[in-house]
Amino acid sequence: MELPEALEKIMSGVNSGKTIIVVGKMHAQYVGRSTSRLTEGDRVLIIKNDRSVLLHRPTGYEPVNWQPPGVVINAQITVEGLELECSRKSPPEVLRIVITEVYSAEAYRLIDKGEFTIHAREEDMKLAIINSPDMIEPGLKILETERRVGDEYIDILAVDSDGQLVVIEIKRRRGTRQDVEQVIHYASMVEKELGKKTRKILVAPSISREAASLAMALKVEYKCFSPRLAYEILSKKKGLERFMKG
Amino acid sequence: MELPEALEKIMSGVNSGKTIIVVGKMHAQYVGRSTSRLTEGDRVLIIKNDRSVLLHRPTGYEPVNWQPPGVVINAQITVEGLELECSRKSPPEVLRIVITEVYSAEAYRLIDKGEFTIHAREEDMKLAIINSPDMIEPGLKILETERRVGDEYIDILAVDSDGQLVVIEIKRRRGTRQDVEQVIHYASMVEKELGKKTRKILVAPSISREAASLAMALKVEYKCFSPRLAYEILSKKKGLERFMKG
DNA sequence: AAATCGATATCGTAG
DNA sequence: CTACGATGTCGATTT
Repeated sequence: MELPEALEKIMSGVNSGKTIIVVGKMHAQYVGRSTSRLTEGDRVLIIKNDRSVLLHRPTGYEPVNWQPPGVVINAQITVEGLELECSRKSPPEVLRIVITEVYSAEAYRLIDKGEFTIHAREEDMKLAIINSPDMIEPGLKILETERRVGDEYIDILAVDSDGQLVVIEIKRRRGTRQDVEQVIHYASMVEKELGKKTRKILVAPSISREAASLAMALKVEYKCFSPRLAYEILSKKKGLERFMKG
Repeated sequence: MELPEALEKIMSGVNSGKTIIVVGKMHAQYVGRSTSRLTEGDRVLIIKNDRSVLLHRPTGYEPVNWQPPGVVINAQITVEGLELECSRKSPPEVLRIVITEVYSAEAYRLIDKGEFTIHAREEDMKLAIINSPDMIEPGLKILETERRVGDEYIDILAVDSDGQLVVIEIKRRRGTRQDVEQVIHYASMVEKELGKKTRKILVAPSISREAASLAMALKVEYKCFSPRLAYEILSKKKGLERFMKG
Protein backbone atom coordinates (compact mmCIF):
# COMPACT_ATOMS: atom_id res chain seq x y z
CA MET A 1 0.00 0.00 0.00
CA GLU A 2 1.17 3.54 -0.72
CA LEU A 3 2.01 5.80 2.22
CA PRO A 4 -0.60 8.54 1.48
CA GLU A 5 -3.37 5.95 1.38
CA ALA A 6 -2.18 4.50 4.71
CA LEU A 7 -2.00 8.01 6.21
CA GLU A 8 -5.62 8.64 5.19
CA LYS A 9 -6.75 5.29 6.66
CA ILE A 10 -4.94 5.94 9.92
CA MET A 11 -6.13 9.49 10.50
CA SER A 12 -9.74 8.91 9.52
CA GLY A 13 -9.71 5.81 11.74
CA VAL A 14 -8.22 7.72 14.68
CA ASN A 15 -10.76 10.50 14.30
CA SER A 16 -13.69 8.08 14.30
CA GLY A 17 -12.49 5.99 17.25
CA LYS A 18 -11.69 2.87 15.27
CA THR A 19 -8.98 0.33 15.99
CA ILE A 20 -6.18 0.59 13.41
CA ILE A 21 -3.73 -2.15 12.53
CA VAL A 22 -0.71 -1.39 10.37
CA VAL A 23 1.78 -4.04 9.33
CA GLY A 24 4.98 -2.77 7.75
CA LYS A 25 8.57 -1.71 8.01
CA MET A 26 9.11 0.93 10.68
CA HIS A 27 11.54 2.51 13.09
CA ALA A 28 10.77 4.37 16.29
CA GLN A 29 12.03 6.68 18.97
CA TYR A 30 10.68 7.30 22.45
CA VAL A 31 11.48 10.16 24.82
CA GLY A 32 9.73 10.53 28.15
CA ARG A 33 9.92 8.50 31.33
CA SER A 34 12.84 6.81 29.58
CA THR A 35 14.52 7.17 26.20
CA SER A 36 14.76 4.52 23.52
CA ARG A 37 15.57 4.01 19.89
CA LEU A 38 14.45 1.17 17.65
CA THR A 39 15.98 0.74 14.20
CA GLU A 40 14.12 -0.49 11.15
CA GLY A 41 12.35 -3.82 10.93
CA ASP A 42 8.96 -5.45 10.32
CA ARG A 43 6.45 -4.55 13.02
CA VAL A 44 2.77 -4.57 13.88
CA LEU A 45 1.35 -1.21 14.95
CA ILE A 46 -1.99 -1.11 16.75
CA ILE A 47 -3.87 2.06 17.60
CA LYS A 48 -6.87 1.13 19.73
CA ASN A 49 -10.30 2.69 20.18
CA ASP A 50 -9.07 4.52 23.30
CA ARG A 51 -6.02 5.86 21.43
CA SER A 52 -3.55 3.62 23.16
CA VAL A 53 -0.67 2.78 20.84
CA LEU A 54 1.20 -0.54 20.71
CA LEU A 55 4.21 -1.29 18.55
CA HIS A 56 4.91 -5.03 18.44
CA ARG A 57 7.95 -6.89 17.12
CA PRO A 58 7.23 -10.34 15.59
CA THR A 59 8.23 -12.04 18.87
CA GLY A 60 7.38 -11.85 22.54
CA TYR A 61 4.54 -10.80 24.81
CA GLU A 62 5.47 -7.17 25.31
CA PRO A 63 5.24 -4.29 22.86
CA VAL A 64 8.69 -2.83 22.15
CA ASN A 65 7.25 0.69 22.27
CA TRP A 66 3.85 1.98 23.31
CA GLN A 67 1.80 4.84 24.61
CA PRO A 68 -1.05 4.60 27.12
CA PRO A 69 -4.69 5.41 26.33
CA GLY A 70 -5.69 8.95 25.38
CA VAL A 71 -2.52 9.96 23.62
CA VAL A 72 -2.59 12.77 21.01
CA ILE A 73 -1.78 11.46 17.54
CA ASN A 74 -0.41 13.51 14.65
CA ALA A 75 0.67 12.07 11.33
CA GLN A 76 2.24 13.34 8.13
CA ILE A 77 4.28 12.21 5.18
CA THR A 78 7.92 13.35 5.36
CA VAL A 79 11.07 12.52 3.40
CA GLU A 80 11.62 9.67 5.87
CA GLY A 81 8.20 8.13 5.41
CA LEU A 82 4.85 8.12 7.20
CA GLU A 83 5.63 9.80 10.49
CA LEU A 84 3.34 9.26 13.49
CA GLU A 85 3.80 11.37 16.58
CA CYS A 86 2.04 10.08 19.68
CA SER A 87 2.38 12.46 22.59
CA ARG A 88 0.88 13.34 25.95
CA LYS A 89 1.48 15.97 28.56
CA SER A 90 1.46 14.24 31.91
CA PRO A 91 3.98 12.78 32.14
CA PRO A 92 5.50 14.56 29.14
CA GLU A 93 6.43 11.91 26.61
CA VAL A 94 6.51 11.37 22.87
CA LEU A 95 6.63 8.23 20.76
CA ARG A 96 7.64 8.91 17.18
CA ILE A 97 7.08 6.07 14.70
CA VAL A 98 8.27 6.30 11.10
CA ILE A 99 6.68 3.84 8.67
CA THR A 100 8.77 3.35 5.53
CA GLU A 101 6.80 0.54 3.95
CA VAL A 102 3.20 -0.55 4.44
CA TYR A 103 2.24 -4.19 3.95
CA SER A 104 -1.26 -3.64 5.27
CA ALA A 105 -3.23 -0.85 6.96
CA GLU A 106 -6.82 -1.34 8.06
CA ALA A 107 -9.25 0.32 10.44
CA TYR A 108 -12.01 -1.58 12.23
CA ARG A 109 -14.98 -0.46 14.25
CA LEU A 110 -14.66 -2.88 17.14
CA ILE A 111 -17.29 -3.17 19.84
CA ASP A 112 -16.41 -5.21 22.87
CA LYS A 113 -18.98 -5.41 25.64
CA GLY A 114 -17.73 -8.82 26.75
CA GLU A 115 -17.23 -9.59 30.41
CA PHE A 116 -13.89 -10.71 31.75
CA THR A 117 -13.86 -12.69 34.96
CA ILE A 118 -10.78 -14.05 36.63
CA HIS A 119 -10.58 -16.55 39.47
CA ALA A 120 -7.83 -17.97 41.59
CA ARG A 121 -6.55 -14.53 42.59
CA GLU A 122 -5.17 -13.62 45.97
CA GLU A 123 -8.67 -12.30 46.72
CA ASP A 124 -10.12 -15.78 46.11
CA MET A 125 -7.62 -17.30 48.49
CA LYS A 126 -8.75 -14.80 51.11
CA LEU A 127 -12.43 -15.61 50.49
CA ALA A 128 -11.73 -19.34 50.80
CA ILE A 129 -9.92 -18.83 54.10
CA ILE A 130 -12.76 -16.64 55.42
CA ASN A 131 -15.21 -19.38 54.45
CA SER A 132 -13.13 -22.19 55.91
CA PRO A 133 -10.61 -20.87 58.45
CA ASP A 134 -10.14 -24.40 59.82
CA MET A 135 -8.23 -25.17 56.63
CA ILE A 136 -5.43 -22.97 57.93
CA GLU A 137 -5.67 -24.24 61.50
CA PRO A 138 -8.42 -25.89 63.54
CA GLY A 139 -10.18 -23.39 65.80
CA LEU A 140 -9.00 -20.29 63.96
CA LYS A 141 -11.53 -17.42 64.00
CA ILE A 142 -11.36 -14.50 61.56
CA LEU A 143 -11.51 -11.08 63.25
CA GLU A 144 -10.97 -8.69 60.38
CA THR A 145 -9.85 -8.56 56.77
CA GLU A 146 -8.12 -5.61 55.14
CA ARG A 147 -7.47 -4.03 58.53
CA ARG A 148 -5.80 -0.73 57.96
CA VAL A 149 -2.62 -0.04 59.90
CA GLY A 150 -1.00 3.21 58.84
CA ASP A 151 -1.19 3.28 55.05
CA GLU A 152 -1.19 -0.47 54.65
CA TYR A 153 -3.69 -3.27 54.79
CA ILE A 154 -3.29 -6.55 56.62
CA ASP A 155 -4.81 -9.41 54.63
CA ILE A 156 -6.35 -11.23 57.59
CA LEU A 157 -6.34 -10.64 61.35
CA ALA A 158 -7.54 -13.68 63.30
CA VAL A 159 -7.45 -15.26 66.72
CA ASP A 160 -6.36 -18.85 67.40
CA SER A 161 -7.87 -21.44 69.76
CA ASP A 162 -5.59 -20.17 72.56
CA GLY A 163 -6.92 -16.62 72.11
CA GLN A 164 -3.72 -15.29 70.58
CA LEU A 165 -3.82 -12.78 67.72
CA VAL A 166 -2.74 -14.13 64.32
CA VAL A 167 -1.55 -11.93 61.46
CA ILE A 168 -1.98 -13.70 58.10
CA GLU A 169 -0.37 -12.62 54.84
CA ILE A 170 -1.54 -14.32 51.64
CA LYS A 171 0.43 -14.76 48.42
CA ARG A 172 -0.85 -16.43 45.24
CA ARG A 173 2.71 -17.26 44.18
CA ARG A 174 5.76 -18.81 45.81
CA GLY A 175 6.57 -17.03 49.05
CA THR A 176 9.77 -14.96 49.12
CA ARG A 177 12.06 -13.59 51.78
CA GLN A 178 10.39 -10.22 51.24
CA ASP A 179 6.97 -11.69 51.93
CA VAL A 180 8.27 -12.93 55.29
CA GLU A 181 9.55 -9.43 56.00
CA GLN A 182 6.16 -8.00 55.04
CA VAL A 183 4.22 -10.12 57.54
CA ILE A 184 6.81 -9.26 60.23
CA HIS A 185 6.34 -5.59 59.42
CA TYR A 186 2.54 -5.82 59.59
CA ALA A 187 2.68 -7.83 62.83
CA SER A 188 4.98 -5.30 64.49
CA MET A 189 2.55 -2.52 63.62
CA VAL A 190 -0.36 -4.50 65.05
CA GLU A 191 1.62 -5.30 68.19
CA LYS A 192 2.48 -1.62 68.62
CA GLU A 193 -1.12 -0.53 68.07
CA LEU A 194 -2.87 -3.15 70.18
CA GLY A 195 -0.09 -3.87 72.68
CA LYS A 196 -0.45 -7.63 72.23
CA LYS A 197 1.89 -10.29 70.93
CA THR A 198 0.92 -11.93 67.65
CA ARG A 199 1.55 -15.10 65.70
CA LYS A 200 2.49 -14.62 62.07
CA ILE A 201 1.48 -16.89 59.22
CA LEU A 202 2.48 -16.70 55.59
CA VAL A 203 -0.01 -18.50 53.34
CA ALA A 204 1.31 -19.38 49.87
CA PRO A 205 1.39 -22.29 47.40
CA SER A 206 5.11 -22.81 48.05
CA ILE A 207 8.04 -21.08 49.70
CA SER A 208 11.62 -20.40 48.64
CA ARG A 209 14.49 -21.92 50.59
CA GLU A 210 15.71 -18.52 51.75
CA ALA A 211 12.21 -17.48 52.78
CA ALA A 212 11.75 -20.74 54.70
CA SER A 213 14.94 -20.30 56.72
CA LEU A 214 14.18 -16.63 57.36
CA ALA A 215 10.68 -17.59 58.47
CA MET A 216 12.13 -20.16 60.86
CA ALA A 217 14.51 -17.57 62.32
CA LEU A 218 11.82 -14.90 62.70
CA LYS A 219 9.13 -17.30 63.96
CA VAL A 220 6.88 -16.83 60.99
CA GLU A 221 4.78 -19.91 60.28
CA TYR A 222 4.17 -21.14 56.76
CA LYS A 223 0.94 -22.69 55.56
CA CYS A 224 0.69 -24.22 52.10
CA PHE A 225 -2.40 -23.13 50.17
CA SER A 226 -2.86 -22.51 46.47
CA PRO A 227 -5.10 -20.23 44.40
CA ARG A 228 -6.31 -23.27 42.44
CA LEU A 229 -7.41 -25.06 45.61
CA ALA A 230 -9.10 -21.86 46.76
CA TYR A 231 -10.99 -21.66 43.47
CA GLU A 232 -12.10 -25.26 43.78
CA ILE A 233 -13.33 -24.75 47.35
CA LEU A 234 -15.27 -21.65 46.35
CA SER A 235 -16.76 -23.38 43.28
CA LYS A 236 -17.87 -26.32 45.39
CA LYS A 237 -19.43 -24.00 47.96
CA LYS A 238 -21.17 -22.02 45.26
CA GLY A 239 -22.41 -25.22 43.66
CA LEU A 240 -23.75 -26.32 47.05
CA GLU A 241 -25.51 -23.00 47.57
CA ARG A 242 -27.13 -23.31 44.14
CA PHE A 243 -28.20 -26.84 45.05
CA MET A 244 -29.69 -25.64 48.37
CA LYS A 245 -31.66 -22.91 46.64
CA GLY A 246 -32.78 -25.21 43.84
CA MET B 1 -14.32 -14.18 5.74
CA GLU B 2 -15.64 -17.72 6.21
CA LEU B 3 -14.32 -19.76 9.13
CA PRO B 4 -12.75 -22.60 7.07
CA GLU B 5 -10.74 -20.10 5.03
CA ALA B 6 -9.54 -18.40 8.24
CA LEU B 7 -8.63 -21.79 9.70
CA GLU B 8 -6.53 -22.58 6.65
CA LYS B 9 -4.76 -19.19 6.83
CA ILE B 10 -4.04 -19.58 10.52
CA MET B 11 -2.67 -23.12 10.40
CA SER B 12 -0.56 -22.68 7.29
CA GLY B 13 0.79 -19.43 8.81
CA VAL B 14 1.60 -21.12 12.13
CA ASN B 15 3.34 -23.98 10.36
CA SER B 16 5.54 -21.64 8.33
CA GLY B 17 6.48 -19.32 11.19
CA LYS B 18 4.51 -16.31 10.02
CA THR B 19 2.83 -13.67 12.15
CA ILE B 20 -0.94 -14.01 12.01
CA ILE B 21 -3.45 -11.29 12.75
CA VAL B 22 -7.13 -12.11 13.11
CA VAL B 23 -9.77 -9.48 13.77
CA GLY B 24 -13.17 -10.78 14.70
CA LYS B 25 -15.75 -11.72 17.27
CA MET B 26 -14.38 -14.18 19.82
CA HIS B 27 -14.65 -15.53 23.34
CA ALA B 28 -11.96 -17.21 25.41
CA GLN B 29 -11.17 -19.31 28.41
CA TYR B 30 -7.89 -19.73 30.24
CA VAL B 31 -6.91 -22.40 32.75
CA GLY B 32 -3.42 -22.57 34.20
CA ARG B 33 -1.63 -20.34 36.67
CA SER B 34 -5.04 -18.76 37.11
CA THR B 35 -8.47 -19.28 35.58
CA SER B 36 -10.37 -16.77 33.49
CA ARG B 37 -13.34 -16.46 31.21
CA LEU B 38 -13.98 -13.82 28.58
CA THR B 39 -17.39 -13.58 26.92
CA GLU B 40 -17.93 -12.61 23.33
CA GLY B 41 -16.80 -9.33 21.78
CA ASP B 42 -14.66 -7.84 19.02
CA ARG B 43 -10.96 -8.63 19.52
CA VAL B 44 -7.59 -8.64 17.82
CA LEU B 45 -5.75 -11.96 17.94
CA ILE B 46 -2.04 -12.04 17.14
CA ILE B 47 0.02 -15.19 16.79
CA LYS B 48 3.65 -14.20 16.42
CA ASN B 49 6.62 -15.81 14.65
CA ASP B 50 7.72 -17.43 17.92
CA ARG B 51 4.21 -18.80 18.55
CA SER B 52 3.40 -16.38 21.32
CA VAL B 53 -0.33 -15.62 21.36
CA LEU B 54 -1.90 -12.28 22.25
CA LEU B 55 -5.62 -11.59 22.52
CA HIS B 56 -6.31 -7.85 22.67
CA ARG B 57 -9.50 -6.02 23.48
CA PRO B 58 -10.02 -2.69 21.65
CA THR B 59 -8.73 -0.77 24.68
CA GLY B 60 -5.72 -0.75 26.98
CA TYR B 61 -2.07 -1.70 26.97
CA GLU B 62 -2.36 -5.27 28.14
CA PRO B 63 -3.66 -8.31 26.28
CA VAL B 64 -6.73 -9.70 28.04
CA ASN B 65 -5.47 -13.25 27.43
CA TRP B 66 -2.19 -14.58 26.11
CA GLN B 67 0.29 -17.42 25.91
CA PRO B 68 4.07 -17.07 26.01
CA PRO B 69 6.37 -18.02 23.09
CA GLY B 70 6.59 -21.64 21.97
CA VAL B 71 3.06 -22.68 22.77
CA VAL B 72 1.46 -25.64 20.95
CA ILE B 73 -1.41 -24.53 18.74
CA ASN B 74 -4.29 -26.72 17.56
CA ALA B 75 -7.27 -25.48 15.62
CA GLN B 76 -10.52 -26.89 14.28
CA ILE B 77 -13.99 -25.91 13.29
CA THR B 78 -16.64 -26.95 15.82
CA VAL B 79 -20.31 -26.17 16.32
CA GLU B 80 -19.21 -23.14 18.37
CA GLY B 81 -16.92 -21.73 15.70
CA LEU B 82 -13.22 -21.69 14.90
CA GLU B 83 -11.66 -23.12 18.03
CA LEU B 84 -7.99 -22.46 18.81
CA GLU B 85 -6.32 -24.35 21.62
CA CYS B 86 -2.99 -22.92 22.76
CA SER B 87 -1.33 -25.09 25.36
CA ARG B 88 1.99 -25.75 27.02
CA LYS B 89 3.28 -28.17 29.60
CA SER B 90 5.39 -26.18 32.04
CA PRO B 91 3.57 -24.63 33.72
CA PRO B 92 0.55 -26.60 32.52
CA GLU B 93 -1.86 -24.11 31.00
CA VAL B 94 -4.34 -23.87 28.16
CA LEU B 95 -5.85 -20.89 26.40
CA ARG B 96 -8.93 -21.75 24.37
CA ILE B 97 -10.14 -19.11 21.94
CA VAL B 98 -13.37 -19.52 19.96
CA ILE B 99 -13.76 -17.28 16.94
CA THR B 100 -17.38 -16.93 15.85
CA GLU B 101 -16.97 -14.27 13.19
CA VAL B 102 -13.92 -13.24 11.18
CA TYR B 103 -13.60 -9.66 9.93
CA SER B 104 -10.05 -10.22 8.73
CA ALA B 105 -7.39 -12.94 8.92
CA GLU B 106 -3.96 -12.45 7.39
CA ALA B 107 -0.52 -14.02 7.75
CA TYR B 108 2.69 -12.07 7.21
CA ARG B 109 6.30 -13.14 6.89
CA LEU B 110 7.87 -10.53 9.18
CA ILE B 111 11.61 -10.11 9.51
CA ASP B 112 12.86 -7.85 12.26
CA LYS B 113 16.60 -7.52 12.70
CA GLY B 114 16.28 -4.02 14.15
CA GLU B 115 18.25 -2.98 17.20
CA PHE B 116 16.56 -1.69 20.31
CA THR B 117 18.52 0.53 22.67
CA ILE B 118 17.21 2.09 25.82
CA HIS B 119 18.70 4.79 28.02
CA ALA B 120 17.79 6.50 31.28
CA ARG B 121 17.42 3.23 33.16
CA GLU B 122 18.36 2.62 36.77
CA GLU B 123 21.63 1.23 35.37
CA ASP B 124 22.38 4.59 33.73
CA MET B 125 21.78 6.38 37.01
CA LYS B 126 24.32 4.04 38.60
CA LEU B 127 26.88 4.67 35.83
CA ALA B 128 26.43 8.44 36.17
CA ILE B 129 26.99 8.25 39.93
CA ILE B 130 30.09 6.08 39.44
CA ASN B 131 31.40 8.66 36.95
CA SER B 132 30.57 11.65 39.13
CA PRO B 133 30.13 10.62 42.77
CA ASP B 134 30.52 14.27 43.83
CA MET B 135 27.05 14.83 42.39
CA ILE B 136 25.66 12.85 45.32
CA GLU B 137 27.97 14.37 47.89
CA PRO B 138 31.38 16.10 47.71
CA GLY B 139 34.21 13.74 48.63
CA LEU B 140 32.20 10.52 48.14
CA LYS B 141 34.26 7.59 46.87
CA ILE B 142 32.73 4.49 45.29
CA LEU B 143 33.95 1.22 46.83
CA GLU B 144 31.80 -1.39 45.09
CA THR B 145 28.72 -1.77 42.94
CA GLU B 146 26.41 -4.76 42.98
CA ARG B 147 28.02 -6.03 46.16
CA ARG B 148 26.40 -9.29 47.07
CA VAL B 149 25.16 -9.69 50.63
CA GLY B 150 23.35 -12.97 51.14
CA ASP B 151 21.22 -13.41 48.05
CA GLU B 152 20.80 -9.71 47.37
CA TYR B 153 22.73 -6.97 45.63
CA ILE B 154 23.48 -3.53 47.02
CA ASP B 155 23.41 -0.91 44.28
CA ILE B 156 26.42 1.08 45.49
CA LEU B 157 28.70 0.78 48.51
CA ALA B 158 30.77 3.92 49.05
CA VAL B 159 32.76 5.79 51.69
CA ASP B 160 32.23 9.46 52.58
CA SER B 161 34.83 12.18 53.30
CA ASP B 162 34.75 11.21 57.00
CA GLY B 163 35.62 7.60 56.14
CA GLN B 164 32.17 6.27 57.00
CA LEU B 165 30.56 3.54 54.89
CA VAL B 166 27.61 4.65 52.75
CA VAL B 167 24.96 2.27 51.39
CA ILE B 168 23.22 3.74 48.34
CA GLU B 169 19.96 2.49 46.85
CA ILE B 170 18.92 3.85 43.46
CA LYS B 171 15.38 4.09 42.07
CA ARG B 172 14.39 5.44 38.66
CA ARG B 173 10.92 6.32 39.94
CA ARG B 174 9.45 8.10 42.94
CA GLY B 175 10.82 6.62 46.15
CA THR B 176 8.38 4.69 48.33
CA ARG B 177 8.23 3.64 51.95
CA GLN B 178 9.32 0.18 50.84
CA ASP B 179 12.42 1.58 49.14
CA VAL B 180 13.40 3.15 52.47
CA GLU B 181 12.90 -0.21 54.15
CA GLN B 182 15.00 -1.88 51.48
CA VAL B 183 18.02 0.38 52.04
CA ILE B 184 17.67 -0.15 55.81
CA HIS B 185 17.62 -3.89 55.22
CA TYR B 186 20.71 -3.80 53.01
CA ALA B 187 22.55 -1.53 55.46
CA SER B 188 21.78 -3.82 58.39
CA MET B 189 23.24 -6.77 56.47
CA VAL B 190 26.37 -4.80 55.64
CA GLU B 191 26.71 -3.68 59.26
CA LYS B 192 26.35 -7.27 60.45
CA GLU B 193 28.86 -8.55 57.90
CA LEU B 194 31.50 -5.82 58.25
CA GLY B 195 30.84 -4.78 61.84
CA LYS B 196 30.75 -1.09 60.94
CA LYS B 197 28.05 1.53 61.10
CA THR B 198 26.80 2.86 57.80
CA ARG B 199 25.05 5.88 56.39
CA LYS B 200 22.07 5.14 54.13
CA ILE B 201 21.09 7.15 51.06
CA LEU B 202 18.07 6.68 48.81
CA VAL B 203 18.65 8.21 45.37
CA ALA B 204 15.47 8.85 43.35
CA PRO B 205 13.83 11.56 41.22
CA SER B 206 11.27 12.25 43.96
CA ILE B 207 9.96 10.76 47.19
CA SER B 208 6.51 10.14 48.60
CA ARG B 209 5.46 11.94 51.77
CA GLU B 210 5.24 8.69 53.71
CA ALA B 211 8.65 7.60 52.49
CA ALA B 212 10.13 10.98 53.42
CA SER B 213 8.85 10.84 56.98
CA LEU B 214 9.92 7.22 57.36
CA ALA B 215 13.36 8.12 56.00
CA MET B 216 13.60 10.93 58.56
CA ALA B 217 12.67 8.56 61.38
CA LEU B 218 15.09 5.85 60.29
CA LYS B 219 17.94 8.22 59.43
CA VAL B 220 17.89 7.41 55.75
CA GLU B 221 19.06 10.35 53.65
CA TYR B 222 17.36 11.26 50.37
CA LYS B 223 19.17 12.62 47.32
CA CYS B 224 17.21 13.84 44.31
CA PHE B 225 18.52 12.47 41.00
CA SER B 226 16.67 11.50 37.85
CA PRO B 227 17.23 8.99 35.03
CA ARG B 228 16.93 11.81 32.51
CA LEU B 229 19.68 13.82 34.19
CA ALA B 230 21.84 10.69 34.35
CA TYR B 231 21.34 10.16 30.62
CA GLU B 232 22.31 13.76 29.88
CA ILE B 233 25.46 13.50 32.02
CA LEU B 234 26.49 10.26 30.31
CA SER B 235 25.77 11.68 26.83
CA LYS B 236 27.86 14.76 27.57
CA LYS B 237 30.74 12.63 28.82
CA LYS B 238 30.50 10.38 25.78
CA GLY B 239 30.44 13.44 23.49
CA LEU B 240 33.54 14.76 25.25
CA GLU B 241 35.33 11.44 24.81
CA ARG B 242 34.50 11.43 21.12
CA PHE B 243 35.80 15.01 20.88
CA MET B 244 39.08 14.05 22.62
CA LYS B 245 39.59 11.10 20.28
CA GLY B 246 38.69 13.14 17.16
C1' DA C 1 15.59 -25.00 37.69
C1' DA C 2 15.47 -21.43 41.37
C1' DA C 3 15.87 -16.78 42.88
C1' DT C 4 16.35 -11.91 42.38
C1' DC C 5 15.47 -7.46 40.38
C1' DG C 6 14.20 -3.88 36.95
C1' DA C 7 10.35 -1.93 34.08
C1' DT C 8 8.40 3.96 30.03
C1' DA C 9 6.12 -1.87 34.27
C1' DT C 10 0.26 -1.61 33.92
C1' DC C 11 -3.95 -1.65 36.44
C1' DG C 12 -7.27 -1.09 40.01
C1' DT C 13 -8.60 1.11 44.20
C1' DA C 14 -8.81 4.08 48.00
C1' DG C 15 -8.47 8.66 49.93
C1' DC D 1 -3.90 13.97 42.00
C1' DT D 2 -0.96 10.56 45.34
C1' DA D 3 -0.02 6.17 47.31
C1' DC D 4 -0.08 1.26 47.47
C1' DG D 5 -0.51 -3.58 46.35
C1' DA D 6 -1.61 -7.40 42.81
C1' DT D 7 -0.26 -9.32 38.44
C1' DG D 8 -1.40 -15.79 34.71
C1' DT D 9 3.04 -9.64 35.76
C1' DC D 10 7.34 -10.20 31.72
C1' DG D 11 12.15 -10.33 30.91
C1' DA D 12 17.01 -10.49 31.90
C1' DT D 13 20.74 -12.21 34.82
C1' DT D 14 23.05 -15.08 37.91
C1' DT D 15 23.84 -19.22 40.54
